[in-house]
Amino acid sequence: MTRASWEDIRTEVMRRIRMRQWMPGAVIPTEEILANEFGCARATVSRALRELAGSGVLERRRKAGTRVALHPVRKATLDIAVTRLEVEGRGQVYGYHLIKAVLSPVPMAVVSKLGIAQRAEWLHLTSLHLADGVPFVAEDRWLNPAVVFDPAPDFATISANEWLVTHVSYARGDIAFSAANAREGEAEMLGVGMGTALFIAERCTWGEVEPITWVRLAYAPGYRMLTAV
Amino acid sequence: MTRASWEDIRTEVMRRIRMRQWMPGAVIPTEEILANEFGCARATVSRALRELAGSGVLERRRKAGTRVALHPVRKATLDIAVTRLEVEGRGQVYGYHLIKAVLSPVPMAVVSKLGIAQRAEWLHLTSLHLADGVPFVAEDRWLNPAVVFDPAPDFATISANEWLVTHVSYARGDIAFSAANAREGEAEMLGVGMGTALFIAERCTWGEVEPITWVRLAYAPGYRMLTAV
DNA sequence: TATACTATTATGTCTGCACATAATATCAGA
DNA sequence: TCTGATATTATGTGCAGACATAATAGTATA
Repeated sequence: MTRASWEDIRTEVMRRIRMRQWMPGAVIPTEEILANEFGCARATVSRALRELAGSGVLERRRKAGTRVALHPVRKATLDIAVTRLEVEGRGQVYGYHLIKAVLSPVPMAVVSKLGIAQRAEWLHLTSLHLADGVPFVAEDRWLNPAVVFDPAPDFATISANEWLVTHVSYARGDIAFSAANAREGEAEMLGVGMGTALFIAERCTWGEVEPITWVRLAYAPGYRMLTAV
Repeated sequence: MTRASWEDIRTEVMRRIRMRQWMPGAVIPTEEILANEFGCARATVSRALRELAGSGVLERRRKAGTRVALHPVRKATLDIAVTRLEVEGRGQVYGYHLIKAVLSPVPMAVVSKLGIAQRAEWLHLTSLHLADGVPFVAEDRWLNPAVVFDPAPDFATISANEWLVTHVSYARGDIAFSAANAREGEAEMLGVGMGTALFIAERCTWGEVEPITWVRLAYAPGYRMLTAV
């Protein structure tokens, strides 16, 4: 190596932590000392340590210094993509069917999660995503009709998810993962027996001023969500 | 604001993307132009854009420039903590029971995942984590006996997970989340009916030279894993 | 026409310096 | 001994300049 890059330093710091040269909870040398040792600028060490702090390996505080995380809260990152890309990423052919699209009163469960008016009427979309022709995800979505204007999309040909990411700007959202026994509608759509354990993802999405959508995705049995790296 | 900080710039860039001033797929101005516009150094703009690229909002390539991600692969981060901290983080009292700890041949499913010898004998631990005295997670763990030396821990008093993070250095690991119908043992431990849908986390962990452990965590019904921020 | 070489360009990284900020340590005074 | 002001210190951030690198565009040659 010609000169130490911030990645070299990150690797070396990780090595020392793994080799238990720097034990969990211990304070490691200051940026200045490390910069001196590695023969580089402090900013370079800083970059390396910042990245490691970002992934939960180190904890940093001004004046107090940098220490090896005692309980490495591993920040697992998940790549949440559009369903089509998820299917295609597995080398399978993506398919999509819109089952139902009606305007109807939003159920209480969704009302409370998004904090909207009791008697609001939203677009209720039920659809099925296929991988190689086999049911992959059953989607149950409530969509704020106020956001779906401009040229009104045809949700029979493009999935709501896909249309939303390119046409509506969101400000924040959260995702929850859980498990549930297949309900009647889901079991039928996915072609599985009632009560089969399904992996569930629920997402709430808000725009700058108003809620956009709530969706429940029920994955076909056998689905596994993996951490990236 | 006195002068533009990289966080100011990150916010402003996000605003422009949300306001659709910069559309998905479009190339945004170069760092130099933006630095000029915001009246700061290029490094400052660079930092802001790098962070946004890291969270999947932007895509950057040398020479080609920076563009708004067409399919914002939202990188959801999950905080994977030790079970005790997860329970205590909810303000509940943590409890732990070791059910079984025996040395026995590793089953094929685990052998193939960790890539170890067919007839290896590992420590098989079955335990239950409680929250406020109620079953929270049923743990089924296979542990490489080679890593558990030094002062041999008493897994009846400290959970394997907790002992491992402070005593064994791991190099890499992966996690998979899924759903499964409760098996006989799990149903009994968690006090639920057979077939109840359970949220499952499976983790493989390797050290620098050898595999360390494989664990299957079956969460009690109602468990939801939430994305951080 | 196809291919190899040569700018050109935008991002990626490093340096050395400066000042800001937050947390801690120290010490004077009541 | 407690309290509050002050000094110290490690990280956080910013700047200007330099060179590295990857990808593209353009040019010259076979």
